[in-house]
Amino acid sequence: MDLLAPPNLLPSPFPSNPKIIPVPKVRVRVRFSTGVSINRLRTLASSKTLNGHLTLGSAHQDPDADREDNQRLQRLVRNGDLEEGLKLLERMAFRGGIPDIIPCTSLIRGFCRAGRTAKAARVLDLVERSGASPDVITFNVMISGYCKSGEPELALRLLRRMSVPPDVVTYNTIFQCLCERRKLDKALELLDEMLQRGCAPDVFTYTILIEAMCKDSGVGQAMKLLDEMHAKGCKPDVVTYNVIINGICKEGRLDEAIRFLNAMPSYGCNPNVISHNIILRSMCSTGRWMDAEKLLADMVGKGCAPSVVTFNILINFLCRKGLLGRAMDVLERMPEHGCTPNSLSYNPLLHGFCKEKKMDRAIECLEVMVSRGCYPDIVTYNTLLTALCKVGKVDVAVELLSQLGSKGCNPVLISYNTVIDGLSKVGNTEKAFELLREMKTKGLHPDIITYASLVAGLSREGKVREAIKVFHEMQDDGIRPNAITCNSIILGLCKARQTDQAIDFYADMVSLGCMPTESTYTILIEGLAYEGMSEEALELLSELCSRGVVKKTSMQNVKV
DNA sequence: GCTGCCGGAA
Repeated sequence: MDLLAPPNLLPSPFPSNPKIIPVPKVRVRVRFSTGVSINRLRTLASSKTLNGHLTLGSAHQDPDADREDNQRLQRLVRNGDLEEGLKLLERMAFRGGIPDIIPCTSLIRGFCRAGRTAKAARVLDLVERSGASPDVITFNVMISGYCKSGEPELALRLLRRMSVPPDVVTYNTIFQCLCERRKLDKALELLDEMLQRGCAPDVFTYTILIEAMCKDSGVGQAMKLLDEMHAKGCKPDVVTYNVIINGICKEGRLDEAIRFLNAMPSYGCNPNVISHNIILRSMCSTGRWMDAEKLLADMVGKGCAPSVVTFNILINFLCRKGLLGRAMDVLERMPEHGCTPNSLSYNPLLHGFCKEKKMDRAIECLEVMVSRGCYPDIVTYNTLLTALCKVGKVDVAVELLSQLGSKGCNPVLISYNTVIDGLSKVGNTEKAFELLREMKTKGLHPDIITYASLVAGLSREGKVREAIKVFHEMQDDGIRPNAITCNSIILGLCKARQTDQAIDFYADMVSLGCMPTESTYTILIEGLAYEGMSEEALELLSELCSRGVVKKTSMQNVKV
């Protein structure tokens, strides 16, 4: 019995008095090969095999205590009391109890859903050590958790060390994760491995891969996968075909997509509402209104009921075209088709009114949606915030922003960016910085847009030094500057008649790998002219024009 | 216990 020797080297993970000594944070893994756990060893220890050489502290089996603890564990997990569940599991493992795998899997799922994958992994570890046997669902839940929290490498590592064979769901979860991260090549390698291990891909597998193939290599390549799918005896379903229709549309071949849609029944698969919605969206975005309306009629005629999304697609594009009246008509006709408008139905209308600066109509729209029981969401509020700032009611926007939390809708990055930009534009950078601090305390990380607004605001107020300071803070925050931000500073320096420094900054900008834009040059030319260096300005202008960096027309308003 | 595919907004 090689694997059991030498027993005296095995550290006991169980202290002799569990009541006093806490569970050690780091335990030596006592696993010799897959499936040999501490409890297995314990069982062996109590049998003749080991002749009593192995002592595992006070640990011994206690089925009654296990039953009781498992029932408690199940209750805790059901009540969502994850931390208490974990504590109980630790105590159980400690006294050598064997937990039920079902509540443990739920506990893992709970931690994963909360984004606490490290805790979930701790649960899995305890389960494996205790001698309970995690099944494929347990591993799939953990792998899915890793994938959702953006840890595909941990998912792959777990796949490699699973003590039960992975199934098609295991692989599909990882395929999805890899494809989302544009690692199609890795996914295809894994497909080979999957086939070699004798695990048969299913319709999910191929649909995931076909979708990624459409995005990465085009529909042409994806069609080859569809052929392979057929060859493997796996029948595509409506989702598979929808993915392909979407791919064809994205490549701008709408008519071909329509032919594909019409051919679907001959492939033994009827298109569903999503198939139609994909085509409808494509028709709308290419301005084919007549076709879109005809398709809606076709759907209804074919007995394919339109969904809220169908109407929302129409409303969205009507609003973009400024046809708010027609959009309202569509909205009002939704109930006839058994559809209740949601926030995505109202938001484009609200946005349309805001864009036309018809704030009263926008507010009216908001009131209608609320009176019909449709709660405004963060997009609704962001739309209003944008509009308020635009019409100069920044103070009202600030007030609304501060009330969002109490309206059950927490502000997001865009909400803060909108108001910070509004404040910066009216010269109230002080309040803007206050909001910057506030958003940070809420765990929202400012992005390039946040900083661009602040830098531009300071520059405009003539506080170029402060603007440059913020510019550096932004870089310390790990955010790469963009041309817009640099241009604001260059403009600020030029206005302060510090054109030489503006030129230095321009050089820094280039060395930072930030590509100057046409504005960068027009600002510099204007700056030179402003400082009375008309000749240099004209020289630079003609140089840049001959290089094609600056168009003559864009300098017409510049007084040189 | 029950994991993994498609369509809509600022």
